[in-house]
Amino acid sequence: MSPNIEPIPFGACNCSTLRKASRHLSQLYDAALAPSGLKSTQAAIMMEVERRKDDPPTMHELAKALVLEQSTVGQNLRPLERDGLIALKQDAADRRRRHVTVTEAGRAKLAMVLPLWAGAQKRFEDFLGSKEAAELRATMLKVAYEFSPASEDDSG
Amino acid sequence: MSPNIEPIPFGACNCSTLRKASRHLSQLYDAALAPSGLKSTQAAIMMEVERRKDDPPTMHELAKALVLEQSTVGQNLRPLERDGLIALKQDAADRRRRHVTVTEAGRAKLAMVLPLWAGAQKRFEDFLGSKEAAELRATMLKVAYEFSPASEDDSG
DNA sequence: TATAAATAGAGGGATATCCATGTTTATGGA
DNA sequence: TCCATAAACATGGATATCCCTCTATTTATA
Repeated sequence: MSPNIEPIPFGACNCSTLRKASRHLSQLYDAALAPSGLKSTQAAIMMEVERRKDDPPTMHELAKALVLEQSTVGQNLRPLERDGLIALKQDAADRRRRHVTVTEAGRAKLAMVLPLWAGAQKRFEDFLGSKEAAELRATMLKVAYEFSPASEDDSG
Repeated sequence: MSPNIEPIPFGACNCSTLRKASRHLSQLYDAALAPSGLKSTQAAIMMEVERRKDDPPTMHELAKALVLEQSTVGQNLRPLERDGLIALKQDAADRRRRHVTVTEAGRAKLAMVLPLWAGAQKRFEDFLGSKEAAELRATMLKVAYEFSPASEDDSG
């Protein structure tokens, strides 16, 4: 007898559903950015770094901001550094830290990315509606930064 | 002169925001499923296959359902097949096609996954609210299956 | 029937992402 | 000062995911 898996509401899995949408949207944004040579994740990293250029973040800080593991940030920065789009500078006071900055070439690349990104962004909001998109982002940010079940469910 | 990237509403990027939430939620579901040895993506694949056991899907059909590229499905099935959780059977009529099924071992694994998944699902809905979660899934499905900008924006 | 076009998958190569572990550097206490 | 601890990052190994190209097979067409 195989365990008879009853009709399971797995179609209602919040995680799988979110991932499906994330994959699809990423494909479309990636396609839009393709002429620039950057992928959506790379653009997101560089935009975040550029935004903070007055106080260049460490890899750890970048990881927090991007909701990525520190090791993932390290991995993701590699091709960007290899291509000369970002630079890493050791902190003078704390030699463990490395601050990330966008290079001149990186800024030029971002200038190329911007209109492509804006186009994808517009097409998405034409589809979903600007108001709905804003609400969606608010929910996503809440999920990304505020959801941590451990705090309430570690008693047993 | 470096191009001076003006304050860009990139913080409002729908794609990046969705990915952040997707990463975070995936980490939490993965952590919940860890005792089973399956990751959330693997569970999603197996659940979809098991759900369709009366008419086992081909890899192409599976890709459509999961919003994945065909090549990705192939990659993702590999460890599951290696571990004996799913099986691939060539179609008798069309020898190009391969139908995917869950094995006995796979069903046993799913039985182990279910309560773990249900726990993660509950914790998320306790956080966001069941109603809000349902709305979110509806939006995600709409984005995943209905958004395709090419149809309206290929005139130039 | 012979062949062109389309379809299903496989394979290679790249980035994205995690976890677990190791290394270096700082920090705090005896 | 010396050592234990903690923090920041690097490394290795695995899966996830895409794109592009290739092969095998089927279907449509001349």
